[in-house]
Amino acid sequence: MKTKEKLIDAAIELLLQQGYESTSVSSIVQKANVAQGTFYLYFKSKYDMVLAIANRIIEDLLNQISNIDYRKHTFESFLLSWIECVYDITINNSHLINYVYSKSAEHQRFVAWEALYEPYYNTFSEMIEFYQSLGQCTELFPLKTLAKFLINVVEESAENHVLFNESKENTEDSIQFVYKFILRSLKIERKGE
Amino acid sequence: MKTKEKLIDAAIELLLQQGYESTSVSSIVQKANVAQGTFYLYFKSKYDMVLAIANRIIEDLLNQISNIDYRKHTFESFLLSWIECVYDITINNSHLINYVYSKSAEHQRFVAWEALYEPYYNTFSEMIEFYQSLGQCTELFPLKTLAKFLINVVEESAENHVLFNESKENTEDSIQFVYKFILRSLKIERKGE
Amino acid sequence: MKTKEKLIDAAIELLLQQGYESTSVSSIVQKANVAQGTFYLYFKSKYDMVLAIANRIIEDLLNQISNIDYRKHTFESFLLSWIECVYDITINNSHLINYVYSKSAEHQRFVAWEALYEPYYNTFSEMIEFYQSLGQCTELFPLKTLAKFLINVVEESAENHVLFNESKENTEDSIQFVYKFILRSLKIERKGE
Amino acid sequence: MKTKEKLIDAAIELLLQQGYESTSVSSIVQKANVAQGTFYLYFKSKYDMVLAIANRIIEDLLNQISNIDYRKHTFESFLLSWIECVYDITINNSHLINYVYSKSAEHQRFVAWEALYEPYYNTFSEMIEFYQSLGQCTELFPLKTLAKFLINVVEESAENHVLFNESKENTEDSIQFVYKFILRSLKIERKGE
DNA sequence: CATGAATGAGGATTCATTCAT
DNA sequence: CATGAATGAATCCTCATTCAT
Repeated sequence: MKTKEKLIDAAIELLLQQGYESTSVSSIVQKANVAQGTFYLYFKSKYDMVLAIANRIIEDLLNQISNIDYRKHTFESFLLSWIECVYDITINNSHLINYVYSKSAEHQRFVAWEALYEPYYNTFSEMIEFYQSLGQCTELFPLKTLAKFLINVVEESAENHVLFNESKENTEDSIQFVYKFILRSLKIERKGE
Repeated sequence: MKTKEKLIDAAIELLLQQGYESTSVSSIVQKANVAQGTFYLYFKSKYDMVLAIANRIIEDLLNQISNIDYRKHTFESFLLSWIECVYDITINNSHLINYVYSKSAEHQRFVAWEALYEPYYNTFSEMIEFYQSLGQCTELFPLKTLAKFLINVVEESAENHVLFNESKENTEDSIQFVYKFILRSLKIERKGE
Repeated sequence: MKTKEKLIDAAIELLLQQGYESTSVSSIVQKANVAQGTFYLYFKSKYDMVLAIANRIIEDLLNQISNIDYRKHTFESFLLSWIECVYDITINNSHLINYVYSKSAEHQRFVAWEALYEPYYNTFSEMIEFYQSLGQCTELFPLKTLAKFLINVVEESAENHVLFNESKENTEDSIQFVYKFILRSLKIERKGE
Repeated sequence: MKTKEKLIDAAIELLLQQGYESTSVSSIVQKANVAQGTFYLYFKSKYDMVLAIANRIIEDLLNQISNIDYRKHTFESFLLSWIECVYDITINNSHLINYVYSKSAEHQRFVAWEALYEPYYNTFSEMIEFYQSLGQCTELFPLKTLAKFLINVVEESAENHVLFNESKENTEDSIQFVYKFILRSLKIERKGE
C-alpha cells in the first residue's frame, strides 16, 4: 500500500518535529502529496493514526529487543546491548513515542497505551528473570515494576539526550552513564568487591 | 495583584484537568470570572502564561527542596526525604509540570524550560556534592548529569505512579522502590558489606 | 438487474432510518455490498436515486390504491379503505416520502416531485368524481384541489401518527378521526339527518 | 443586539431559500457581514440557531393568534380569521417552520419541537372549547387531537400553497377551500339546513 | 459491468488574539 | 485597569463524484 506508507512517513516526520497537536492532518497530506480525504481512507481519525504509528513503532521495538539473543550474553553485556538498542530506536524515530504518550492525557488513552506496551514489559521481564536465575541480577525488586521502571528510565534518558543534547555531549557518554547507573543498582555484590 | 492570581489559579486547575491544548483562554477567564481581554493584560500569550505558572511551580519546588536541611541528614535519609518531597509535589499539583513540559515540543521552548530548571539542577548538584565530600555518595558520575538524571527519574516515577496507578499499589511502595534503586547505585560499597 | 435492486433496497432502508442528508452514498454501497463506483453506473447522482426510489414508492402506492375496487364500495367504505391503505403504506415504508419530500426544498425539485404525484392525483380525482356522480360526495370543491388536499391531509396524519405517536394513541383511533373529519365535510347532507 | 439580528435575518432568508442542510453557517455569516466565529457568539450550534428562530416564529404566531378576540367572533368568522392569519404568517416567513420541522428527523428533536408548539395547541384548544360551549362547533372529536389536526392541516395547506403555487391560483381561493372544508366538518347541523 | 482508491471542495466548530469603549 | 464583542485562520472530518484498471 503505497499511499498509506507515504502518509505514515509524512506523519512521523511532522510528529517528530512538532508533536501531536501542532501536526495537522492537512500538513500531513500535503507532505504526503495526497488529497485531504485520502487520509481518512487509511485512518479513522487523527488519533487513530497516531495509535497505528505507535503500534508499528512498538512492534519494531519489540522485534529488535527480541533479536537480542540474551542466552548468549552475560547480564552486563545484555544490559548494554539493550540500552544501545533503545537509544538507537529513540534516536531514529520513536521519541515520537514520547510525543504520543504525553499527549494521551486522558485516562482512556493511557489504558490503550499500556496495552500496547504490555508485551514489551512481559518480554523484558522474562529476560531479567533469566539473569536473576543465573544469579547475575538482584532479585531485590518486584519483577514487573522493575521492568517498567527500567524501560521508562532508559527511554527517558534517550529521549532527553535527543531533545536537549546540543551536541555538547555525545551519545556514547549518555549510554555509558545510564548503563553504569543501572548496573550498579542491579548487580549482585560479591564479597570483597 | 488579585486578578492575576485568580487567572493563574484558574489556569492551573484547568491545566491539571485537561492539559495545555485543551485548556482554552476562554475557559480560564470564565473560571476566573474576568473578561476575555483581561487575560492579555497580564500575559503576552497563552504560552507566556504557562511559563509563568511553570515558574511559580518550580519556585515552590525549589523552596521545598531547599527546606531540606541536608546538613543534618545522612545521604540516605536526605535521598528519601527528597524523593518523598518530589512525590508530594507531583501528586499535589505538578504533574502539570509534565503537561507543560510535554507540550513544549518545539525546540525553542525546551530551551526556556531548561532555563527554568537550571537553579534546581544547581541546588541539587550542590547537595549531592556535599554528600560526595562526606564520602557517602559515589563520585563515579559527572555531577550535573547525575543531578539531571536523578531529578528526571524521580519525577517520572512520581508521574507514572500518579497516572497509571489504579490504587493497586500504594505510594509508599513506589517511593521505596525508587529510593532503593537509586541508593544501590550511588552508595559507596564498604568492604564486607 | 440484481445490483440496482440491491442498491435501492439498501438506500430505502437507510433513508428510512436517517433521512436524505444523513444517508451517504458510501453507506448505501456498503450495505448493498457493491463498490463505490458501481452506484454511478445506475444513478446519475444521489438525488437521481432518490427520485427513482420515490418513483417506485409512488407506483406501489398507486397500485394499492388502484386495487381498491371502488365500484363495489359506497363512498364511505371507499374513504375508509383508502385511508387505511395510506396509513398502512406510510407506516410501512413511505414516511420516506416525507423525508424525500421535505428534502426537496429547492423549487426545481418540487416540480419533479409534483410530476411524480400527478398520476396519483388523477386516479384519485376520478374516484371522487365517481362518487360525486353517485351523489355520495359533495361537488362543492374543485375536484383536483380536493384530491390533492385529501391526499395531503391523510398522508400528513399518517405521518404525524407515526412520528409523534408514543403508543399513547392507537392507529385505529387516528384513522377513525381523519375518516370522520373528512366524511363530515364531504358527505351530502340529507334532509332530516 | 444588532449583530444577532443580522445573523437571524440572514439565516431566515437563506433557510427559506435552501432549507436547513444546504444553508451553511459560512453563507449565513457572509450574508450578515460578520466573521465566521461571530456566529458562535450568539448560537451554540447551527441547530441551536434554528431552534432559536423557530422559537421566535412560534412566539410571533402565538401572539397573532392570541390577538384574535374570539369572544367577539362567531365560530365561522373566527375560523376564517385564524386561517387567514396562519396563511399570512406562513407566506411571510414561517414556511421556515416546515423546513426546520422536517429537518428534525430524530426523535429527540421532535420532542423539543412539540414542546415549542404546546402553548399553541393549548391556546387553540381553549378557543375551540369556547365555541363548543356556545354550540357552534361539534364536540364529536377529542379536543386536543382536533386542535393539533386543524393546526397541521391549515399550516400544510398554506405551506403547499406557497410552495407549489405558481400564481395559477390565488391565495384567497386556497383559504376559502380550507375554510369551507373544515367548517363543513365542524359545524353543528341544524334541522332543515 | 464492476471496482475502489483518490479526489478536493465544503462542512461545522474552536480559539488565541485584538481593540474600541 | 477592565471589558467583551468581534475576528478569521485553522482544525478535523465528510462525502458526492471520478476514473484508471
